[in-house]
Amino acid sequence: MWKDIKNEMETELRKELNFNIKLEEPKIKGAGDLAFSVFEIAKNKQKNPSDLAKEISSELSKLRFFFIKQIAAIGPYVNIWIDWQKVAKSLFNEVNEEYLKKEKNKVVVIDFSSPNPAHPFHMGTLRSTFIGESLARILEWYGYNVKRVCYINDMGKQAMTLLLGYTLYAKDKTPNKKPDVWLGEIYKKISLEVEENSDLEEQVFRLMKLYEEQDKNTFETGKKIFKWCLEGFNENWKIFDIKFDEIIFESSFIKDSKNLINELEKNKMLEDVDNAKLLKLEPKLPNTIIVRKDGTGLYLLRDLAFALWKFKKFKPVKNIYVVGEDQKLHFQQLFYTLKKLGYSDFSNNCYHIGYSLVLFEGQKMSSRKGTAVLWDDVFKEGVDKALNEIEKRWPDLDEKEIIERAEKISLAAIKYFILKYSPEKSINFTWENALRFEGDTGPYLQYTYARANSILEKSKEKIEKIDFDTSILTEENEIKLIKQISKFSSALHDSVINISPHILANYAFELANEFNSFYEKIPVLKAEKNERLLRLKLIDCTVKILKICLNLLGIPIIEKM
RNA sequence: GCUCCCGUGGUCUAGCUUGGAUAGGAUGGUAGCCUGCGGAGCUGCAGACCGGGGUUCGAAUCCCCGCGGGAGCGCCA
Repeated sequence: MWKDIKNEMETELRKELNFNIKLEEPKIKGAGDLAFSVFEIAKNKQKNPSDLAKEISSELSKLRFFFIKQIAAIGPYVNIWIDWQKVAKSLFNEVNEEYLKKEKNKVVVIDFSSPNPAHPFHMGTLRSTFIGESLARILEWYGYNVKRVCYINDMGKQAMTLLLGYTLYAKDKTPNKKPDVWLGEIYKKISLEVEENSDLEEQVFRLMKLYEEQDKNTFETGKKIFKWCLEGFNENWKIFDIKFDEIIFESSFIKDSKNLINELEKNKMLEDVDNAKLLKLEPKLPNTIIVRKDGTGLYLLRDLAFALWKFKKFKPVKNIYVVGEDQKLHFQQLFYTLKKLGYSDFSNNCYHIGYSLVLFEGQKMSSRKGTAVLWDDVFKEGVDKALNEIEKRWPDLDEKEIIERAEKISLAAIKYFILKYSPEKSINFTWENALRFEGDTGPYLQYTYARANSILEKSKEKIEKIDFDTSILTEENEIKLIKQISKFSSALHDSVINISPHILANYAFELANEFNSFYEKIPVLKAEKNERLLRLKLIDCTVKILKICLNLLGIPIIEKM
């Protein structure tokens, strides 16, 4: 709604003034809802800016715009006041479950989460997982046909190190706890030994070759333990309410990779160096080895094959990877190679959303050294903390309900903590920050939703089919809330354009903020009938939008908190 | 050595793409608000654009040079 008003107004102004106008929100109070400065026009016409602003304002005031209440100059600015009573009326009709769906049926592929089999979910994996799923939901809401893809690296050095560890320490044993965690412990042990002992490292490379050649014994044992990993990962994805369209192993592309080497050779993009194969990308990007001297392929080779598979299967308009920014060069090389192979259009629509590190107490985490903070531990800690709070507030609640709420609150705290930052910022994880329940947090959003919802429940009045008289909307807090509700369209749009959920996360918090101020000052259930119904409708809209936002962020809703 | 990213009150962060009025918010600090629709809340107060040049009528935003932090740079992923 907000976006429509702005666009419409900008178009009109362009017509009237014959100048490209960019409207923005005034930064000072009492200066209306939209404004633009006239410096450039003044310069062009050799006029004094303040005089010109007055002139333009009075010219524009003669025209009639449906949503505009007043246009007036303040210094060199033309300021526009919106008629929120009229906007409210349209807004009430607009806000529903299908609000704002566009871009029908175009396919977007999002590759995210993609945990390494050697590591249970830690805070780094979570960043990819939460950003990816939220993006998927946002793009879906916008109308795209989203394909969620998870890629399991079962051929790399880490995976083979794990396989070696399993065969040395735990051969034929089965996990006695959450399997990914069980295997993670094995990995931690073996990787330290491999680092010290070059014989062991050689064994890892030997396994790599055997696995790529699909040697029966090696391949079957590998598949067995990687399937266990998936069982563990699935438990997490279930908690996060994530369902992938494709969970695909790197080893599915062994054959395609061989063909790809031929194609690269044909395009004269390879060079033999010391028996290994070098992919030539200079001068644009650094060259890189793509096949080892023992003949086994590297990650980039299989990732190329994987990308082409996605291209052929889905024909996506966007192909998005949510992967750490440390792999930025890798993706540049990947996209550039695709272009050189003749997949220019596809390559131009590939995006790497590279997020920065998650630090722990200011330090880099390392799975190998065991300093990574695991999801399972963080979640548990969050649940305990939430349990305390709930028991204080709701002593009579039965245990099942308490635990269910505590889990939702813990999840909300952690998810929002990760999603609210723009991806290029590194996050400093501390127990205190990540599990906070006050201020700019997930639980605050849940709490706001619950108290808003509780008013609606108490009222029991039907407000669906009323033709509201919005002329009695006069309180400042009412207007501010309407304004914020109307901005949902902008927030969603910006999140889609920038491929980043943090914009929506921030919007949701601001909406909750506006609502809580409204809640504090404006009586609803005790107001006179007309005001009461109108305010209930306002709350109804808030609840609907907040619900959409929480859902798009993947934060569970709690009806009573 | 080269390339990329980041630098905003004590701490964390939005704004930077597309320059515009008194830089928005959180947290911590501080002073208040529960006979009231849920105090996981609300309302005051104090506190910030890394430094130096440049472009411009105008720079947190664009350009250059520094400084600080992070990431990457042929057989890890």
